[in-house]
Amino acid sequence: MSRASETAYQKIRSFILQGEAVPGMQLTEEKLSEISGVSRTPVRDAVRRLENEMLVVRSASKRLSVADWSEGEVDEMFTLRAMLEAHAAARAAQRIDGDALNALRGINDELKQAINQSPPNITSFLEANRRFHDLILECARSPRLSKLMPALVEQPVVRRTAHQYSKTQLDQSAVDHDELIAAFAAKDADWARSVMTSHIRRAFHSFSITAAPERS
Amino acid sequence: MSRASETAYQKIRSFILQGEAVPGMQLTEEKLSEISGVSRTPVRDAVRRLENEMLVVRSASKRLSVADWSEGEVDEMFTLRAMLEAHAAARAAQRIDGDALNALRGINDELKQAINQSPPNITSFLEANRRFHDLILECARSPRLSKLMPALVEQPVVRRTAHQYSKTQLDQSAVDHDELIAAFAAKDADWARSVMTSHIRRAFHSFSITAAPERS
DNA sequence: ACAATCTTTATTGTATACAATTCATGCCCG
DNA sequence: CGGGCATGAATTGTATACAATAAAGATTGT
Repeated sequence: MSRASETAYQKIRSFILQGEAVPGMQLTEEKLSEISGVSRTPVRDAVRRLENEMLVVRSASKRLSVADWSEGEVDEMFTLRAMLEAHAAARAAQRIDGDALNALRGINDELKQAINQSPPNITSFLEANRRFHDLILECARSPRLSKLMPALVEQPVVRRTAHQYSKTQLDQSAVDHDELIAAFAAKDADWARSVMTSHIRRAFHSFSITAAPERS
Repeated sequence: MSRASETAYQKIRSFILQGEAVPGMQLTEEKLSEISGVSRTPVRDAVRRLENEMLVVRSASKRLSVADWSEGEVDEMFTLRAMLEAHAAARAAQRIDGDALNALRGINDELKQAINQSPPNITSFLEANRRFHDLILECARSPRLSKLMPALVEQPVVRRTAHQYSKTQLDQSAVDHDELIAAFAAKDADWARSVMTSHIRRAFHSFSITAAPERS
C-alpha cells in the first residue's frame, strides 16, 4: 500500500497490539484518523485489512471495535493455525533449497542468542521467531496459504502483553526449530508436518496456562 | 455493506465469475465504476473484498487484474479447502441440533430434485449445494473459519463455465451429502471429517479431468 | 537505427464536503 | 412513571476534485 494508508495500518495495528486499546472498545474512523495522522479515506483502507486479520470487528450497524475473542475462539484459532502451518511445513520440506535452509539456520542462531541473554530478550526472540515462520511460509510457495495465515498469527499477541515466558519454553522453541530444519534437510514432509504441529500446539498450551489467570 | 458498495461488489464479482472477464485482464477502478454504476470510492471497497477472495490481484504497482491461477495453485486451493471444510464438518458434527439437521435434509432434497430434472438443472444444483455447505459452516460455529472459507470456495468457478457435469457425478454428490447427514445425526466427528474430505477431493478430481482439455 | 531521457498520459492515492444511517436524548401522551 | 416517537447528534457511506505515481510515448543525441 502507499504511504498514508500503510502508516495508518501500522499505527492502528500497534495501537491494538501494544495494548493501548481495550478489547471490545469502540473505534470511530475519525479517532483512528487522528491516531494515524491521515484522513479517513486511507484509514478505511487500513481498517479493511485489519478486519481481515480479525483484529477489528464490525458490528451489525457498521461500527468498529477492537476484537475480543472468547477462550474457545482462541483455541480454534490455534487449531487452525496448527493445521495450516503444518501443511506449510510439509510443502516447504519438498521445495526448500540450500540457501533458504542456511537462512533458517541463521535465524535460529539469532533466536538462540536472544534466549541466552540474561534476562532473555523477548522482543528479539519474537522477532526472530516471526521471521523463521515467515520464511517457511515463503518456501511453501502457496500464495493462498500466505493470504490466509495473517488472520491466524497475530491474534494471541493481543492478550499476551503480560505473558511470562519461561527459559524452558524458550529453549524448547529453539529445539523445535532445529528439528524442523533437520526435517527440511531430509526433505521429509511428514516429519516436518509433525514437528510443526507439536510446536504450535505446545505453544498453545503454554499460552493457555500462563494467560488463564488474566481472566480472574 | 451498504448499498453502493454492495452492488459494486455483486456486479464486479458476477462480471468475473460469469466469464465476461478474461483471467489476467487488467481492471481499472474507473472501468469498474462504470460497470457497477457507482463512484470509485465504493468500488475500492468492493475491490478490497474481491482481493481477499483472491478473485482479483494487485500487481507490484497497484494495478488490478482478474486473477489467473496456475494448475498447481488450483490444486493447492482444493487441498486447503478439503482440510478446512473437513474440519468444519467435524466441528459441526459435535454442535449440530435437530433443526439444522432437518434443514440439511430439506436442502439435499431440493438438490436431488434439481438433479432429476431432464436435463438436470445445474444452476439449482449449484445453488442448493452452496446452501448445504454454508449451513454446515454455520453449524461449525467458528467465526474464523467462516472468514477463511470465502477465499477458497468460488475460485474454480471461474474456469468452470464450460464444465460438464455427468449425471453420475451429480448423484454421487447427493449420496455424499446423505452420508454427511448420517454422520451428523450420529454426532461422529471423525466420520463427518472423512466423508467431507472424500467429497471435496472427488469434486476436485472430476473438476481436473473435465477442465483439463481447456488448457489446449 | 538505437538507446537514454524527457514529456505526456493514464491510473491510483488522498483529502474534503456532503448525504444517509444509526444512536441517544428528551418529550409527549397514555 | 413508562413506552413509543420525534428530534438532534454522532458515525459511517458516497461523490468529487486534486495530488502523486507509474506507464507509455515522443524526442534528441549519437
